[in-house]
Amino acid sequence: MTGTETRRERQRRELVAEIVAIARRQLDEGGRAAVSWRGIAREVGMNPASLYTYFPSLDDLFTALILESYGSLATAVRPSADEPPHEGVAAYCRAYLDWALTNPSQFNLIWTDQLPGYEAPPGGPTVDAETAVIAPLVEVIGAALGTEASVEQLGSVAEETLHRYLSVWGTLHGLVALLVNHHLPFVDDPERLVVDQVVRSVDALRD
Amino acid sequence: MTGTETRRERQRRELVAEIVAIARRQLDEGGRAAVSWRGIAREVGMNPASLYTYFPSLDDLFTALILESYGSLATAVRPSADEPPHEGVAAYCRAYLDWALTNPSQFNLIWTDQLPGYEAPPGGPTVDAETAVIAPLVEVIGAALGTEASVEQLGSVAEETLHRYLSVWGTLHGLVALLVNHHLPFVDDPERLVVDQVVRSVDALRD
DNA sequence: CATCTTCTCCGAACAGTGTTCGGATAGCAA
DNA sequence: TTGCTATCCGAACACTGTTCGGAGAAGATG
Repeated sequence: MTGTETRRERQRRELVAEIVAIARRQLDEGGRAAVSWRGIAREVGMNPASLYTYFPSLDDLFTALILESYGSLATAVRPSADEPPHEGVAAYCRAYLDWALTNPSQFNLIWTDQLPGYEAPPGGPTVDAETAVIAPLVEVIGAALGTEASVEQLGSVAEETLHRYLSVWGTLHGLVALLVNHHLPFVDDPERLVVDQVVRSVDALRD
Repeated sequence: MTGTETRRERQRRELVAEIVAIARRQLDEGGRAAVSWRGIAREVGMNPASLYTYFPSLDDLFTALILESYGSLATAVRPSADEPPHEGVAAYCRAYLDWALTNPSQFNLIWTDQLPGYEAPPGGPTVDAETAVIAPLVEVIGAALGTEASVEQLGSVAEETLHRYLSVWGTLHGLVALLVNHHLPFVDDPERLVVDQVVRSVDALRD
């Protein structure tokens, strides 16, 4: 019986979800600085000290927020089954860009370090979450090139091949990052810029 | 006579420079959260309230910091006269990457928005500072293609041409951003990754 | 049922932050 | 020397994250 859940366990699970949801809304509305321990406590109607029952510190709440954002992005870029395979790269680019423009604070939270010198633990959950975001991209690139690539194979492939796949991701990520952070205000059609140029960079991978 | 500078003016200029220098060191050592108004006041041996004589608020100190970082990067990527012209793109990539890896906090401060919804004023100094960083890149790309491009011409050129130049910047910026923020820990030689792939993306611009 | 343990929650407190205000003092121009 | 202004300080305000001790409820054990 896995369905046996005591009353306290259910309330705990619901409250944790509510705390994360409030924090995510605060993040979306006012950036990282707007996520406040005491502000969350006020919204859930509890004493600030009581929140330590659910998260050891504010940083732990942020890691939960990071993991949730990774999952949200991974879901957004997951290819739909009814999509034409040769449109895979373009579809991935559109999903990546749209998610970033819709959730700019989460985008920067995921990809930009806040503490200098911090490195994610090698076996940690953030690397898995990041892999879930990148794996679909590797597959659609492989499909576009007709080579059936997967993210696991990429670990034992020639360095040049790895670098070429990374350059595609770099092009996509770089353009999206510049767009999200308002460094290309003169671009009229961001989607066309990103899709066309990334598709072109994939085509350039053929020898 | 422009050299006439009263004693107060000199002290003010020196103190402003000292404040910015301390803030930059705090930023480099502990990230944005480590830049503290009261901490600066302690270091210069003054009351926190006295600093408001020199900066209206902490945000204004950060804009000064941003402008200084832009200038530092612009100086780093400025091509040296004795460099072979056909190596221009590679040299720019190396400078961009080295500066970013040496000053990760400043890199993220410049390129990543901290407040959602904030947009730089159109005629503001940050756009000029950003232009000073990008102009050399446009020139070395033009030199590599043999078309003598400049950043002023880029405003009135075909959209497709503009997008192709932006894709080069996007590739460079994206790879560097991923490297700076520890998202490519498995890459052995970051410099080769960045230089080779960006040079390849420039070569792919030829029809 | 009663007992015992663990979880939950609170109030108070501590150290820290950015910022404002009133007043004292020094530099500078008239 | 007389004014004006820039500078600087101390005190205060409204916040922040975090720790601690205690009170009470929930769950498990007898």
